[in-house]
Amino acid sequence: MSQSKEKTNLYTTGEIAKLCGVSVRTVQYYDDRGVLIPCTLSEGGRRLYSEEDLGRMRIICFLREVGLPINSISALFAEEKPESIISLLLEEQEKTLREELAERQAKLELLEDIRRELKAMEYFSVESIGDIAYMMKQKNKLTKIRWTMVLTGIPVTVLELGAIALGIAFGLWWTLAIWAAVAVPWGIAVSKYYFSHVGYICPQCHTIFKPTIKESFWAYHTPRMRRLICPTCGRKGLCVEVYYEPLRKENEKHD
Amino acid sequence: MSQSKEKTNLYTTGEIAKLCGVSVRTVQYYDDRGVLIPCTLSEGGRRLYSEEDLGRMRIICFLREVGLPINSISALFAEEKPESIISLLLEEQEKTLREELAERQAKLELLEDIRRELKAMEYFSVESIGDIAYMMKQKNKLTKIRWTMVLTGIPVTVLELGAIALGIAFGLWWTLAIWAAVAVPWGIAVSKYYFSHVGYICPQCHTIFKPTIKESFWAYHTPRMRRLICPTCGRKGLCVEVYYEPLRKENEKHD
DNA sequence: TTGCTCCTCACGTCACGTGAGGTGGC
DNA sequence: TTGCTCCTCACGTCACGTGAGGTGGC
Repeated sequence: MSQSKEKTNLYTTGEIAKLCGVSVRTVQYYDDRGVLIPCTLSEGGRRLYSEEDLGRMRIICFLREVGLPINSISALFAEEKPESIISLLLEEQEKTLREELAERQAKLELLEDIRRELKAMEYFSVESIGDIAYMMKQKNKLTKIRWTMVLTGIPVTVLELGAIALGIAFGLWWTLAIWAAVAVPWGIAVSKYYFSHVGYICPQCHTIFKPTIKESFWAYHTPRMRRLICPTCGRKGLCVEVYYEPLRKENEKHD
Repeated sequence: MSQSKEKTNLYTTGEIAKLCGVSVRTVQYYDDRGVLIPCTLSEGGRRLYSEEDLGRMRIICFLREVGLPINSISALFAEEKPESIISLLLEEQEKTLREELAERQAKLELLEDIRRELKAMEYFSVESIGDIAYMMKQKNKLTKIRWTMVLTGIPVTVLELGAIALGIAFGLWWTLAIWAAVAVPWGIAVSKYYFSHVGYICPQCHTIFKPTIKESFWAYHTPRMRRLICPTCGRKGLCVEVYYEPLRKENEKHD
């Protein structure tokens, strides 16, 4: 954009740089890349820019501020009808920026999860990061298994409530016996299923192990952890529960 | 993280890569950078990784996922007490990510402003980008000037309302004469001030010009534009109003 | 003549991707 | 023996920053 009062004087590299808030090197680089070639050179080979060049530089700097790559800017100026593609370029750039935003956002959330987990640990080492990584990755699977348990539990609970209701209302307490006949095998089956799909991470030696069902069943636990003895290092203490697939054949490759 | 059932077998580069979801080249690169050096080499010079190496690789990959640079990861492992600096590293990384987010956000907003302005233009060229850039940069200054006008107008308006009130209540209509005696010079002063601080961008030749006050004052206008004749190219039409400093001496440098 | 500006190489950045040309291992 | 994997260079990426060593221009 020229200022109407200005004469058609020439600018040096440094002047252009200062006027546009960039380094001299940047101005030189734009010449190398061919986006902004000075209209003249001095006798000594110094770059001289016209008013028009300054306007173009201002446009380039503005487009660079929104993150448009130099190639795109060059392409824009190279076009006979720049107006036709400018909207497309800007639209693409907007998409790119949104993707980059989403990416950082995801990283940030992951980072916050890690920091939260680390804070929650009574003691941790670098290997704990590996444990956390494993936990995060298998989190969905674990949640799924827990939901499966809850859902299969619903009919059993309904049966129980029905039996109690019949007992209270009509004294038909034998219905509770039916409930028990269903509930006990269900409980055993569900426990087997559950414990065959989970493992525990030892916070000391960082191995994942599968205790026996008996051991698991009676151990003190919270929703996320269980007090167990690690078979590898012998440590007894709270271990985080994670999804861990049923044992496979020895020679089978894990993906 | 090792799996307790696994024997201490060795992994090849490709296996490590597959298990961690990265390329072979990445595994090799981590060796070059010294973050993950294979525990042994085969007779033929191929990299062989232990179970422990795999665990370390998993940690590295997880930390890379949150964007930690390899230098930081190296530093982390090099520390005798990694736990002491891990929280700091993660905190720093969180800051970095937040900064990057803010940066993209700013670019995105700028981009949306450009696209909105371009859409609003009845016809545009590449140079219109320069006009928009100028508008955006001077937007704050223009807003400030407009507010200044509004604020100095308040006492005048109060005076007017007071005069009218006195006129209605007590028939003291001469107070309106006092108001007029203040309001007219105020209007002239304010107009002068205002028009000396704004300019208009010609959408055809992209120069900024300052019309005479008389010309400006009576021209058709909207809150953002005014119908004027460009002194450079002679075009008559709506021109966007922008902040434009009062004329300075010819030899004075503009920053 | 003295500062200051500007010039041209040319390397460095960051985490790999992508060949090229050659070999190990089942 | 044949595929397949893996090896080591080594260049390319992106927009400059940062010297080095030399010169133009007031």
